[in-house]
Amino acid sequence: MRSTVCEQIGNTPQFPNVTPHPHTPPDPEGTWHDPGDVKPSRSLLGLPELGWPDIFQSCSEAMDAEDEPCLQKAAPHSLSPAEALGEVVHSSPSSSSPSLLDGQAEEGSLEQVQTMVVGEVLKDIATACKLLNIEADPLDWSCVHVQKWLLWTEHLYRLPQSCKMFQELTGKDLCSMSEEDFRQRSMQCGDMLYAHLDIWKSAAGMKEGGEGKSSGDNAWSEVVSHYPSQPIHLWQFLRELLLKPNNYSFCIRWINKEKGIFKIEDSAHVARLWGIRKNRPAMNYDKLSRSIRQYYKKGIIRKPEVSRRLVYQFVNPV
DNA sequence: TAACAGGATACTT
DNA sequence: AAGTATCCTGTTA
Repeated sequence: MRSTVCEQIGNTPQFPNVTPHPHTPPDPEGTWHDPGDVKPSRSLLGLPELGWPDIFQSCSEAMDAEDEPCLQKAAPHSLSPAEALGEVVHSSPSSSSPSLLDGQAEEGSLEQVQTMVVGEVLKDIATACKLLNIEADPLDWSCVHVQKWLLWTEHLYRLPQSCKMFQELTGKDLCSMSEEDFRQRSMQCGDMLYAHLDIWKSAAGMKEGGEGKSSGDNAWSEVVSHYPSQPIHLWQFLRELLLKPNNYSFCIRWINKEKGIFKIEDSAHVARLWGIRKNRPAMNYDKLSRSIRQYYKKGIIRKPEVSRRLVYQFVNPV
């Protein structure tokens, strides 16, 4: 039979602290149907170790570096973006302004900050949607989507693992749960998960209600424009990463953009991103590179004239 | 030792 | 059938 998911993930050389789990049952499909089975242990640092060693963390760090700082900065016990988003989405104009004494200028700049925050939150949601390949509206989530979202959120906020407590739940189920329901399923972080889900619900709500107004609408159109990418091709995915140098240049970057020559700086990381995108937990660079090589014959990607390790070239650069 | 090349086959859409 | 995903043997830097 085949090797287990954990063996394969454990084989990636980048995470010496992540020990493979010999007792993990084999996963013939290699699909991500039950993240809870994949890696139940926790590291010495107290960080949860799941099926995706530290992809989420390094991803969000990368996002944090440039244009998507909002979610990262919102530590579990500090001001959460839900509040800022909630302000804009739920409250009426008359009640949202705390001070009636500070003239228009104060109010104006406060609003500016709020819309900025909303924009950042929506961008983060869009990025997460793209990375996880899920809808932005929690109501549309299947059980698998719910698990993906949980994994993502737990890694983002360094929360202990509680996916198992939310198995068999669809997005609709999740949305209909109260904060108390969340706490019952997860004593430690149910409230955090509830609050975070509330952000997503609010963001989705902005689409229907006209509450989002100007900036919200712009941000939302950016969100929706991102996720109708169902069957994505590997070459498209690579190009997507290359077009977001702020986020991904540490793992893949152009050597010569005009000629379409690029270098994979962190093969294991790119492979894991691809695995997340395609819902293939056992993806690695060996298999990803095999798929790239299939492009040689098709004339989509090739090796540059002077062949170098981890350097490829799009045959038709944009 | 990791990257590379490509054949064979299974799987998903 | 197209596009991988997986597995494999052998080669190269």
